[in-house]
Amino acid sequence: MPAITRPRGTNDLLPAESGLREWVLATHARVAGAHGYELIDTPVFEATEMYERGTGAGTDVVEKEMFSFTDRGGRALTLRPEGTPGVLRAVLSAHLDQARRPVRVQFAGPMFRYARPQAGRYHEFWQLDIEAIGERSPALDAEVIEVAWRFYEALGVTGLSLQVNTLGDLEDRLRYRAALVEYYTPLQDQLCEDCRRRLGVNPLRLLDCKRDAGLVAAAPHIGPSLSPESQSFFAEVTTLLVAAEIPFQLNPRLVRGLDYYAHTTFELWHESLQGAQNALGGGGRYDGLAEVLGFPPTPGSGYALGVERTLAVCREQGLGPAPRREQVVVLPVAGTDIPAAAAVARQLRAAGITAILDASDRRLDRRLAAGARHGARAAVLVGADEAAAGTATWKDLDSGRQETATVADVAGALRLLLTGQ
RNA sequence: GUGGCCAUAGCUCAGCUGGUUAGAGUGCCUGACUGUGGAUCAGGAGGUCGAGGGUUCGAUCCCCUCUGGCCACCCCA
Repeated sequence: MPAITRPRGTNDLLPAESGLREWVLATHARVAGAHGYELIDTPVFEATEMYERGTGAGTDVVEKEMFSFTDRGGRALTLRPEGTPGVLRAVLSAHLDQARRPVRVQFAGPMFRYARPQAGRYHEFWQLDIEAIGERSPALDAEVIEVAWRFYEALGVTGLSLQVNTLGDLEDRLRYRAALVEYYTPLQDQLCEDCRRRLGVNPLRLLDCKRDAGLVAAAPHIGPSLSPESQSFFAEVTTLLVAAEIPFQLNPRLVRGLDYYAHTTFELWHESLQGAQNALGGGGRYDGLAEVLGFPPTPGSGYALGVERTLAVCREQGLGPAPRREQVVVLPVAGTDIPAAAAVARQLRAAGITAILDASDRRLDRRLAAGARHGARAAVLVGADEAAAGTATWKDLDSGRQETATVADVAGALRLLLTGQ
């Protein structure tokens, strides 16, 4: 009978890796928390319609990448491909924005997209997300970008490139769209097949095309299409970034793949991520999204960062939590010493020490070696002598020093050794 | 969704134009060593050669299908 296999495009988080991810998640929660972003959690599946209307029916995500299903009651549901619409729905339906503006929330969780898996691209992947909802201000956009920047700074990641652009408001975008159509229409027969199709559907996407790079280079920029208000809004954002000493590149070709972005958009690129998967994350302002979802018009700004890609960069740069060897292995000398050794382990745990009881019937020297190899900082031996005297023998596996004392004294000595207090 | 490369012990890999019993290093287990580790020596376990089918006297090797990974598109996290 063939063994069950892991579904395509998914990953198991094994113990060897879980510490690194925990560290990344905790660092993000701390940095975002320091900026006032509070934890929120929303369902992993939502109404399919929310993404069709919010994310946009014409986007690749909605068109061909969603894990959609109907439940037994006939409801059309989708495993969330992105977090923003769900969070906005949760915040607005709970009227959080009535009590306080902006509402600052953060979360981490799995997302699902059915795209062909590749390194850094999976069917199930995790995102770190913050959203600032209820206020339309360039300062908030700059803040969102800064949180992402400070997060990677806190991890110690280097080699980041921050790409920033503005898409203006809805009217600006319509003007820009018209300008692009005007530019591209006479060149239609020079375009690649995809771009010719997209010209009618979503002309902004043509700016993404790598095949038609030559034509893209000469395409009109959005600048002239922006209203004076949009221009000054964006100027304010960049001024604040400069003041915060966050280096960025203005990238007029930066077009995000989701429909709802307006005004500020940004992506974080990393040089070491291979090929097309070079974006660690991105985000921007989504002032029109609430209305599309059927809520009162409410501005918002936020980002999503890829956890797996962040982990890849951390691995490559040798970043991670400070190695901690805070466990102790408790070794009964003989099988008959197991109850006494278990009691000692129990007392150590009560004193706050991580104690692993090795009750296997291997030879003592093998067990001692195995304990050291697997990261124990100290070993505690309990044999007939110790059991009779109510003591234990503890050994510092780095220095080799060892002594026998009462279990309470051993616990104290180990705590000092492990935590320095 | 399109095209290409790949899949052999827990891990990293070798395996000749298709030939008998599929190897190495490392890890794991045991002994040398009745209560003291990272070394050494000796031994042992561990493989449906990703799965299924085909060609052949004979397939890890050739062909087909499937599954999974990777790469390039596409797109993004």
